[in-house]
Amino acid sequence: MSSSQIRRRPTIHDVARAAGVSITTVSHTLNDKGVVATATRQRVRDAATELGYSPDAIARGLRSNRLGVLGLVIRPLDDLDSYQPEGVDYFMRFAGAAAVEALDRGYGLMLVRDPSTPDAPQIALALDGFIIADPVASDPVIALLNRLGTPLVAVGRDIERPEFRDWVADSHDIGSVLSHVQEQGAETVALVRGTDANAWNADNESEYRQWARESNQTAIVYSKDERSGEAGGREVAESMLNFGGPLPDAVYCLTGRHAAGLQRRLQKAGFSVPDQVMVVAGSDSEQTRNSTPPITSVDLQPEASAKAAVGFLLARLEGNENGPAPIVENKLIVRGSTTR
Amino acid sequence: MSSSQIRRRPTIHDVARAAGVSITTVSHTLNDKGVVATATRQRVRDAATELGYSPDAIARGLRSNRLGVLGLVIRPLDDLDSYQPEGVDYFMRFAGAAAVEALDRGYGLMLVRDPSTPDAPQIALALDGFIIADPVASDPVIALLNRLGTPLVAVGRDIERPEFRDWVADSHDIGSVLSHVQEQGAETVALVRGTDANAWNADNESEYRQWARESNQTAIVYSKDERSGEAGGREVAESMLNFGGPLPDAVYCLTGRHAAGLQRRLQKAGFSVPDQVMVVAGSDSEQTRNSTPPITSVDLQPEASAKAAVGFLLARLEGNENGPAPIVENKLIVRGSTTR
DNA sequence: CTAACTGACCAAAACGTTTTGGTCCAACTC
DNA sequence: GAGTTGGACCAAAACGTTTTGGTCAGTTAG
Repeated sequence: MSSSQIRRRPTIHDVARAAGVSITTVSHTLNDKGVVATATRQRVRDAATELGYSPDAIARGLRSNRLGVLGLVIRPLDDLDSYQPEGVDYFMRFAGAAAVEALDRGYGLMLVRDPSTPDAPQIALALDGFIIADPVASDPVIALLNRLGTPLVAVGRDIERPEFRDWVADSHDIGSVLSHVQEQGAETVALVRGTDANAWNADNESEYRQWARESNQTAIVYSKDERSGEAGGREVAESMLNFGGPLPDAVYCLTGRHAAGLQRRLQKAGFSVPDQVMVVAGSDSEQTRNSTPPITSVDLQPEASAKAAVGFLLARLEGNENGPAPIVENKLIVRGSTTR
Repeated sequence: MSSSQIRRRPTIHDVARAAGVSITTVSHTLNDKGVVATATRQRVRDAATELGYSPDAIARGLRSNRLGVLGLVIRPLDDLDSYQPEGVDYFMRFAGAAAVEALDRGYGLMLVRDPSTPDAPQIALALDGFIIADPVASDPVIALLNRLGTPLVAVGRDIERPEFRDWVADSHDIGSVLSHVQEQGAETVALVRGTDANAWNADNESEYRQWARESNQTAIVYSKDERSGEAGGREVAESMLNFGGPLPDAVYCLTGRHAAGLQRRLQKAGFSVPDQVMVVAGSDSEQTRNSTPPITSVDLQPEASAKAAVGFLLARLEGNENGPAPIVENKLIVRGSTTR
């Protein structure tokens, strides 16, 4: 206990001395690089384990420009002034799964905020690669990283950057949602989208409009700020009620919180779900699972997306440029809000 | 666009050349270290911004043994089998809040797995400090880090390591829970605890028993495996019903999932909550928020704990050894399950 | 007038690796 | 037997900083 309390980690020099070779030989042995005689190799290995040597990641990073850490930028979280993820479990699940997957593949994962801002930690620029979840239009983070030559992979596309291809897509077949409610007897379906300028909103709206055209429906689209949460859903419901005409047979809200608020408000106005109006959410969350009745939702499978994004990025980092961008299959979870 | 696509980041040498000084002077200027003439200082600053220079965190880390990154080890997550994120949002919120707080203070935060295992990323050993959330008894991670001399801070104590003091506590004043239900008219209160041998269960039980003694109640304690979830709560409710005697006026379940299952079962048996029996949870969660009626719970404030842990660790890192371990005040969130 | 100090600056060492460009010797090739 | 090959190893450079230990004027103290 009293002996040199702060004991230096053994370095490659210590191993070299112990094995009676040069540090070059140690490095080559441990990295399977050069040609080293089998006996020597063994001697070095023994010395290394004996001393409890493990290479210093920083020194290695300096020399070989490879830190072993990935950066994760969750774009919607850059905006939130007060970080209140309560009920927004998509990103937390994504981050957790990404961290675990990175760890399983021998990398660390660092959550960083927009590294293009000056107060971002310096280390961000030294990371091996980045995952950008839900990039905004013409995302400056993508621009910065491209300029630096840092490999990156997005989850969801940058709608203003069509030439950028390295993004993990989800199957987002709104078709399965719409055909499900049709099967259950709904004819007119309204869409409630968010206001962020991202692919999620844009693509869902355009696919919805196409579906409406094809099935001879009038498209009904409401836009409401994602951050408004359940209150926002309530307000949309009130617009629908005030509109005077008949309610649509089903309402498809892209966020779970809008869906929950909207459903509750419609019920309060005397409409029964799912008999008079069905409700579907485009993103499963705490609110959809726990509403009464529980709300049918699309499970975006954050764990699968995270895994795919990490794998895709690492493939790039480790040289196999060839892999195509992965597509994660969404899954429709049918619940009481749409089953008559 | 066609010009040298991969352009090297400017180094301290480039700045020195541009300003016509030595790299020493640049370093001193940028770190406010040595004595540099005001004019020179300005010239260096200008050159640095002109070139868009920012120091390489890795090189700096190598030289000064300070990476600017904190490690976060969430112990329950090391055990992947029991990693059930759905409905367990405490740790994800904790991790997110810790990352944001670290970023706000100029550090990065890396989520790592048990760094004492051989497959952990090397970089883990180079981090500046660690936060260990919910250490296990005699935690080997704490042992390893202490051996390496790496500063660390825990959230929750290591029950087998009484001499270890650097942990963030929560106020866990079960008293406020009990006096709240008393104010609402409850006289007899039962406790439902978990079976894990940790401080959380042990401390709550002993405080509950003391309260029972002081208010002349018979202590009623049920133990149920934490992992049994809502089903476990249901089973506890059934034991209560089968017992034959009158139900307690209130039931305090330490986990939110037990509380939700128990409440639902009691309601199904015809008891009204809160009029005939109140339900309280010791840990707020998705289930407590979304039960009908919503269940009064103790909010463990993961955001506040994370902030406290980061602050505590940084105080240690930056030299002010003096600070006492912080205590995070829990907050009782009163909901329908206890308001008559 | 000399010694000591101070302000302004710099060259070089150090941090712990990986990689480059060797040397040396034994074993082949012609 | 001269030339070539290749196995086994190593010294030194390089990565981009921070820090140490200077030098060199100019100024002040004795």
